[in-house]
Amino acid sequence: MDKEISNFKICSCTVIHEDVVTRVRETLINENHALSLADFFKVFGDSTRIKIINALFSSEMCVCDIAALLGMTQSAISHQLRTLKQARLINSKKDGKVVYYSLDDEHIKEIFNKGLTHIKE
Amino acid sequence: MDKEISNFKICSCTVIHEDVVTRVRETLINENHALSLADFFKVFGDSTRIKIINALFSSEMCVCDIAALLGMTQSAISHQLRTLKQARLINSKKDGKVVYYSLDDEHIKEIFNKGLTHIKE
DNA sequence: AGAACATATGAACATACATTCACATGTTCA
DNA sequence: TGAACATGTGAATGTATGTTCATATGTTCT
Repeated sequence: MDKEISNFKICSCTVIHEDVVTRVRETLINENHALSLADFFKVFGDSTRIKIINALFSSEMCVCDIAALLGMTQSAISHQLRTLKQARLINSKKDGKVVYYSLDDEHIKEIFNKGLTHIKE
Repeated sequence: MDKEISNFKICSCTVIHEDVVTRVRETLINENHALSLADFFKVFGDSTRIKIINALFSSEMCVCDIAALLGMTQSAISHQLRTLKQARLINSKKDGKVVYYSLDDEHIKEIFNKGLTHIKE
């Protein structure tokens, strides 16, 4: 509602530092990139997926192994692996009935470890 | 239900690689760390917070400035800043009525940029 | 003190999402 | 071919969460 009144009242408050806002706006990430990036980090935002990612640091594994390791159902793990794969965090390779999952790249490990450093400090 | 039957049937499927599971279990992240880490990344998992973090790369800003910059209400921004602060991603400093928010450390920038690299590849 | 204003916050609401359940798919092996 | 089994998946459900709205708090200035 306030938005319609003037350019100087966008929300309930006045823009205090117009020069700063103008300058920052030029370097601001665009909407699509912000959404993609949020979606990417969202994948790390669940403890089950964190454990799966961490487990795959040590070895590639099949769905049953991961389910057993984490004490969860095959279905729950399968759903999460799908999420991880869609975000290109993991790869899969099929061998008969069994599907082996592994980390996509070292990149993921770096992000994981930087997060770990932050929470431990 | 299957869990009660035997150690070899934890979910609906049999553990295929018992040696792998046993070995990986030893290096597995513990429950509390997994939860903390997930909570930490969860904070990056929203496009509004992504934009706020990105904006603070350029300059510290007050709540009104950020609200104006992103075209959102002061209340919505204030709620998100609280989330960011609780996760220790940002700091605040008060100057009269105005509260200035800034990034906590360069660390956050690194994680952000690594994520950006991933989605752009 | 009282008006103006920047910020914080609690409740409500709508939406997103993790897990479960039931079942489908696809492969192996007898 | 049919039984056994690893995996995938859609619907349902409970819970988490982002935004809005109304209002509270705290500071400045007259």
